[in-house]
Parts: sequence; structure tokens; C-alpha cells
Amino acid sequence: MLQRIDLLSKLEAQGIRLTAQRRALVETIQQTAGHLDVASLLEKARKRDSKIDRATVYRTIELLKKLELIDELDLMHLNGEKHYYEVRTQKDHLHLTCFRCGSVVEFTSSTFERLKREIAKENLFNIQVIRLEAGGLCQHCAEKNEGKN
Amino acid sequence: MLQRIDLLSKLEAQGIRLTAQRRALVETIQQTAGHLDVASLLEKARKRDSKIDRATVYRTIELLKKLELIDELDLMHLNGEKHYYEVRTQKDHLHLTCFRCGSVVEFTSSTFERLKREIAKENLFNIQVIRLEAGGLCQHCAEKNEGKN
DNA sequence: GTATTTGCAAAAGCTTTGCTGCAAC
DNA sequence: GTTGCAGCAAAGCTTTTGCAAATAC
Repeated sequence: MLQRIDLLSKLEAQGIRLTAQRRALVETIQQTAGHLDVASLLEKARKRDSKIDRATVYRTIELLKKLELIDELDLMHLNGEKHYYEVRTQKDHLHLTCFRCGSVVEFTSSTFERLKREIAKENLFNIQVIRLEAGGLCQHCAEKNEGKN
Repeated sequence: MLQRIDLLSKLEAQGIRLTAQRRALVETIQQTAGHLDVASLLEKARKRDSKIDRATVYRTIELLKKLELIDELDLMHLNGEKHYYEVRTQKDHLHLTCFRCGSVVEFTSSTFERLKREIAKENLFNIQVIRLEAGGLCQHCAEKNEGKN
């Protein structure tokens, strides 16, 4: 499993104090393994504090994105235009979304790391966020996919 | 410059007949160098046929996406949640968006091609669409960026 | 007491859809 | 005369915003 950063300690290291609601949101994000959309995050966080509002969720996500502690994904817009969020990992990784079954596979690769170094060096570009997503058919669905799209 | 496919001949090769409006839209997309959002595409296409409706634009884009003739981009949501479209190129490429000046640099790399082969082989994943976007600071803006975010 | 956050509701932005009439083959 | 497309308007989904009340320091 990919090593995810610890949000609370990073926030503390930056001297950022959290309100109770934001702490509940951060803890919910930290403790969720997969890819969270706003509606799911709100629902889960409300189990800790039923008063949390959608606007607070968006505002907290904005903060965490700005601090580069979470990443925003589209997952190929498989389920509409909403975004998904995940805790940053030590190594960047890419997401493979199956258009048929909706499964998402994560994948780290030294080639990806090399590509990032090339981007920085050849384009003299200072990467803050990088997002590599692919859509297609996972192995299982490709096998079932004889003749039919 | 990256070699873009020819939409009309690909469509013809697939036996797809276009209405006059769809042809106008396809030609507009083909002739536009950069990254088109729906509003810009509509505006440009209306110079050919002022009756074109937004719904027709969306329906035509949907068709071209399904046929894998155009790609959809987010460009790091620099200007809201809208999508951008571009004609498929012979080689996939990645997009570097500068958060400060909004410039978009495209970049092909044999390392990216290698990465795609690894994805297919190591994950047994059949890639239909791949999208690699990065956000950060371009060289010019990074240099101006002493001390300020 | 000042600054920041919350709650609520409304608005905004972009995309999709229903349906009627129209055009193509 | 079936089938698919266009036109229009409304609805849909997600995200953002304005502002008054509440909270934190």
C-alpha cells in the first residue's frame, strides 16, 4: 500500500490550528482508504459532528489543496463531474479507471518518477501538482469484452 | 508541432455521415490550434452557421469522444470546471499549466510512451484514454516568484 | 475587540435531458 | 415512414459566494 502522509502532523508543523469541524473533516479524510467525493466526505464526517455543512467541506478541501496535502482527481468523470480527493502519498501514483466496471487501480512506477524529472528539467517547469489518469478496460473486463463495446 | 489526426477522414473511414452543423463543428475543432472550451467552440462555429445550438455542440463532442477522435482536458481547472477539447495527436502528450500566468505547455516524451507500455503490460490494462496534466509554475513565472505565492 | 469560521440559502457555472418538430434516407 | 438530428427550454449536478450570526483568540 502507498504510504500516505499524516495530515494532522503536517498541519501542526505548519502552525495551522484547526477548528473542531475541520479536524473532524481532516480525520475523516485521513481514515478513508479510497477516493472520497464531497458528498461521501460530508456524510462520513457528519457521523462525528452532525452539524457540518457542505460549505465547510468545500472550504476545508480548498485549504488542504492549497497546502498540497490532498490531491484532486476526476477518475475520468466516470460518475459525473464531481471530484475525488485523496491524501497525498510519498510517491506520486497514477490512476487507471475501468470504464466498464468502474474499478480504479493505482500504480507507482520509477518510469513515472523519471518522467517527472524530465518535465522539470526539460521544460524548466516547477511541478506543484501532477495528475495522471487513464481510462480503458481492466484485465477482467477486457476478457469479457469479446465483440461488445 | 504535434501531428493531429484528420477528423473528417477518420469519420468518413468509419462510414459516419455528418449533418451540416456537425461538419461545421468538426471543421472548427480541426482548424483551431489550441484548447477549445464549449463556449469558444460554439462562438467560432456560429460564424459558419449562426443557428448552431449549445446542445448540438455537446452532442457532437460526445460523439467525437466516443470515437476517440478528440480528448477532453481539465487543464488543472484553472478557469473553473469547464472542459477543454483538442484533436487527438499521433503521439500522446502531456500538459503543463502554469498557475500564475495560465500558459499551457505541451510535451511529448519517449519516457511517457514507455510509461504507457508499462501500464498496459504490468497492469494488463487496455488504455483507451490517457491524460497527464501538471500544474505549477512555468520558468518565467518561477523566476518572478521570489518571496511571493 | 478583532479576526476567522460557520450556517444557510441563493446563485453561479457547466452539462444533460425531454420533447416537439424537422430533415434525411 | 422510420430513424435520427436540431432547437429550445428546463432541469440537474456540483461548486462557489454573500452575509449575518457565532466562535476563537
